Amino acid sequence: MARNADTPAKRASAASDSSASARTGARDGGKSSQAPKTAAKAAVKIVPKTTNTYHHGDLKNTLQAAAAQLIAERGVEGFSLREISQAAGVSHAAAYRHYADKQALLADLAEAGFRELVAINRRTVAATEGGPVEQLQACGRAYVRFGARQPQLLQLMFGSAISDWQSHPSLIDASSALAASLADVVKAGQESGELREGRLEDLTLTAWSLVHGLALLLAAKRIPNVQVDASFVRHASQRCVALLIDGLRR
Amino acid sequence: MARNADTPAKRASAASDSSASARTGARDGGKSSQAPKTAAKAAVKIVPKTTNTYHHGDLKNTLQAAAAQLIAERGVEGFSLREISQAAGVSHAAAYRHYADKQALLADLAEAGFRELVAINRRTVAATEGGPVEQLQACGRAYVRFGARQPQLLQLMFGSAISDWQSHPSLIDASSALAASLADVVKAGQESGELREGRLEDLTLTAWSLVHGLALLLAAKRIPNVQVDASFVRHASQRCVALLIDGLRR
DNA sequence: GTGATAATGTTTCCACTGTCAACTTCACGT
DNA sequence: ACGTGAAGTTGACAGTGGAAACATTATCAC
Repeated sequence: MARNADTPAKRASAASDSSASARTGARDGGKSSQAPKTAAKAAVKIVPKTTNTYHHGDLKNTLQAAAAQLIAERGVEGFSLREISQAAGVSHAAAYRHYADKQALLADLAEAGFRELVAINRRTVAATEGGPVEQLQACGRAYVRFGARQPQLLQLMFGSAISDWQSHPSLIDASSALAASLADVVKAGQESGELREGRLEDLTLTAWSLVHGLALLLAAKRIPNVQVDASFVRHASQRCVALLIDGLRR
Repeated sequence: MARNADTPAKRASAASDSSASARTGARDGGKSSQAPKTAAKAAVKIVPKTTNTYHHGDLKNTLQAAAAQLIAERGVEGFSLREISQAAGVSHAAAYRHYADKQALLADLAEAGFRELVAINRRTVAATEGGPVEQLQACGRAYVRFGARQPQLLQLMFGSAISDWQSHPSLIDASSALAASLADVVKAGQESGELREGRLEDLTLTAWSLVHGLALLLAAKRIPNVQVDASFVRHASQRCVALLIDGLRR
């Protein structure tokens, strides 16, 4: 925590007396000494604070990125609005200009996660040669891999951190879009005649449950005597999905 | 506020004098001194306070029950130590005589959940006539039903609310016991020759993933266009488990 | 250009939380 | 009888999410 001792800077009050002069004049290098090194190793997006102006310019995206990073590191429970505000170089109440409350920020992140999963699904289908069954397999493995790579995000999306979904309609949309995206893949398999008949929702729910459960068990690290590395993820998802396909085949 | 400076004796000696209420509360008339309304509508277990003595007598269990109830109602996020302390008719710091911190209480609840699931498993196996396959089916359905009945508890057990599992060894024990219990059922199926061969851990993980995923999808209410009632739970688990067995059969 | 105005940030406050330290009460073994 | 330690209380403290009032700026009519 000794790292970012970035002075909140009171940029406003610092120039309170000599207001007029500070505006357009060449902003000496002295002030820029507080170069936020948070952005140095971010590798995520743009956590930095662009300039030293009173208005941040891109605060919403910055908050989003900072929150995503913090959640990925320490989980949903271990982050606070105040901390990410400070990381963004902004006062602790600034976030309320962009999000109604903390839940809204979490909902935003979760929604992005759902949309990313949908995109992964689409890409996987498009990139997989072979029939619908191969596509279904690939999608299942991609789902598990997503969860293994971003366990905390998965917990946010399917956990109870967001208490009131009803008040975040676009989040519900994104979640439903994921379900629909999964159903599409199963549907293609049914239509090609390779998967058994039956209500599409039922088969989809089964397939979803399997990969979802595996992903969450991996994310929660609740499988005893196993260290979850990339190789294990690959093999476990492979085997589980293979079994699933066995059951789903006509 | 006249003479509240002293008020050393509250619970025991306050029977006669009605003063001495804390400066904070003061909104409810009865105050928690003698008639805790906590047990009024509990319907769960024993939230009451036995006597009016200074020492509660059974505080740990009372806290446990109160916390379990509160979590079942409002989820893991929405409960505080202070609230359950008040519900137990005890001051806000009393819990620290029985739990190192909030996490320890959560861990205790989660552990109880794991042990209950193991017990359910055992009972289900014992009560199910027919072969190991029927037992496996029954266990799978029982797992899903458990999750549907206590969604918040399931989230606690598999979510990220408990941050540091390493410091709660008995919790790890209980979690491992659940995994072992599941493996036992699968193993019986393999030994009877009804299930396919292969590494026991792999088959178990697949079966576990399926029922776990279904249970969590139900608990999180993330299945679109579906109202999760008992009938849906029954049918969905039936179908999913049937598909699983199809895949697991030799 | 010059203002009005809405958008964005900052301070300051509040209620509440988890946790600690010091104190009080009481049960129980000697 | 008594003193010791366990169980409970009070009162602090820092940190949290959030609201209100204020400050600064961008934007756009004029």
